[in-house]
Amino acid sequence: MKIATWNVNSLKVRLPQVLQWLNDNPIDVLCLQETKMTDDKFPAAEIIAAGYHVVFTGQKTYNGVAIISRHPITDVVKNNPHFADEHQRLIAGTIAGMRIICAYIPNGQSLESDKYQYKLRWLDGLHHWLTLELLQHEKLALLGDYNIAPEDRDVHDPVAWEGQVLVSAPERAAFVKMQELKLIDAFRLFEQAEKLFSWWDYRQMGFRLNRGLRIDHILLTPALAAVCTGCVIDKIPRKWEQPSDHTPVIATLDLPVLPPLPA
DNA sequence: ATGGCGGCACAATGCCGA
Repeated sequence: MKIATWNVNSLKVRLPQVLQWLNDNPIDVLCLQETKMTDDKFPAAEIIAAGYHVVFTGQKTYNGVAIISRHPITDVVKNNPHFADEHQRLIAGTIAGMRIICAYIPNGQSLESDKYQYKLRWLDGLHHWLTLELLQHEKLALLGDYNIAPEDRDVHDPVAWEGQVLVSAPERAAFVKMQELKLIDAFRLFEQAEKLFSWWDYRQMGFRLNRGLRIDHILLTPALAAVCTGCVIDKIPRKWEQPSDHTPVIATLDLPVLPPLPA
């Protein structure tokens, strides 16, 4: 069982890459962020034709999330029931006995911005909802673009980034607060090389110079962490023509995989 | 100090992302 997250920065542009990547990789569940399209424009038919189930909630220009799955998706929730939000940033579903939550956490823009206050409120609302979801679901995974680099080792140049949005103390505290719910960063369950990131700026050869951040994460409850056998960042799609600025993160879970439903 | 790149829109410049 492999679950993954990828901020695609426009699914309209990146759909061929998503289908190519799913074809190249045995992925059971893929959470997408920044689809940037309303539901009437969502390419559900193409994804279903490729053999997947899909649920989504989107809006024009910004935000938008989706879950693509080889297995049926039930009990779908769009947005946080306990946080009024204009943005489409959250979708959850139950897949193969796991609660899968796909999140596009706000960027925050800068510490002086109203968007930063919104980010912190949004994280508070997420925490509240997570506490309730965790009461009901022993096997839960929160996958997405967190827009938080949890530690200095997740930042290419911690000195240059010190105190900036994505690494500021309040944002990191919100991440720690999720860890205090016993949600475990799958990536850090394993020994990893230095300087592994999931996002690189398009500008100034960010990717080639490996000036990146690790801001896309897969958090697991203890029941899933106990069966997690690996977590990797797949840099390959970042090397493709016209890439997203993010690249996928994949966690492998030693769980029985249901056979796919007949088409 | 600014913009760099890329995607998008009541587009032809301005916004947002991270």
